[in-house]
Amino acid sequence: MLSNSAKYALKAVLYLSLNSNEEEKLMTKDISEKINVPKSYLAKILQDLSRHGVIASSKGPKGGFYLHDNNKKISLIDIIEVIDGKQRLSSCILGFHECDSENPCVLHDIMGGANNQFVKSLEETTLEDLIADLSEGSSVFPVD
Amino acid sequence: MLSNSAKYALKAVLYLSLNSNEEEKLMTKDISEKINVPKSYLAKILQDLSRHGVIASSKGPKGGFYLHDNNKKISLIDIIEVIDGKQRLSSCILGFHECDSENPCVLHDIMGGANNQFVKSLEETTLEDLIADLSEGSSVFPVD
DNA sequence: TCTTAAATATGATTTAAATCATGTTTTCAA
DNA sequence: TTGAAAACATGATTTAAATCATATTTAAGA
Ligand code: FES
Ligand code: FES
Repeated sequence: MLSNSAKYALKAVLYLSLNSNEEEKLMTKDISEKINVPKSYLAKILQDLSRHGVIASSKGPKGGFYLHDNNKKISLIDIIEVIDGKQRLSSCILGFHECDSENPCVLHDIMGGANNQFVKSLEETTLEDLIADLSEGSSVFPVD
Repeated sequence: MLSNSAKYALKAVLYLSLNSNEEEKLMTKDISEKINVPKSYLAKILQDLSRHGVIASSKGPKGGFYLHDNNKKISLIDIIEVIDGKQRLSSCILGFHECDSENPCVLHDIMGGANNQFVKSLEETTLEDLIADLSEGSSVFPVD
């Protein structure tokens, strides 16, 4: 469904959204230790996200990764698509085409359209929304 | 979510349930062509399923794979677990532990518990149920 | 200006999944 | 009783994802 890389990206961006801003940037090393993802692997992912404008970065001493406020208005699907592309998420669970309620495979009903539903939620949910959930304590941010 | 192998297994067993019985066994080659899965890869999967009693087989000329009636009463999860094991399906989408509504990760709500729901459906749905769906024409059996 | 700390770019290595290949055993039928 | 047709068992190869490593660029600060 989601690649490992995409999961890592979500965790990293979420961590950034909670712990960084223009004045307090974070280095790859710090993030990787906190969210428990191999450092140089995460580096590659962060650079990808940065190149696509999903997160911000600056080089040199005192540099690092951080989020602008408008970065927090981004929806989750945008993070995922940078890493996994558009195809992966919307494909049928039996993998024969795009998941499509008009032309459901034999497992589609069992999924209860969960596939489509999930994608829709990813489109509609922003980082800010998640942050709100977390501060309400209604969910937990996993690091392991 | 599901491995490729598990998808192949589902397709193959479903194909068997529609096209085989004690008198009409099917060879790997025939199945693989019909459901569009590499022959020797599928062979390995079918042998796995057979060894675990999910499907039946007989060797030699006129041999092949087939399903007994009671094989059709098996639930989908049993097919999947032979191939993927028990862990994979029930793990959190962020992959940090078992998906658990009592201890939801930050994406769990967005999933709408779809993870758990899906597993539950797989436990409750038998091959016979799928066959019924297909004959009603309410869903389609994908081969590509 | 020079050193150093950071991201960036690029490519190599490792690992696991998917796929291929081939010899062995069983059983049918002539 | 024997040849061929099938599953069965095992291992090799390929491929893609995950991971590691390292040289380059940029910018802060002494
Ligand atoms: S069409 Fe297969 S899961 Fe939707
Ligand atoms: S706990 Fe993460 S998806 Fe359920």
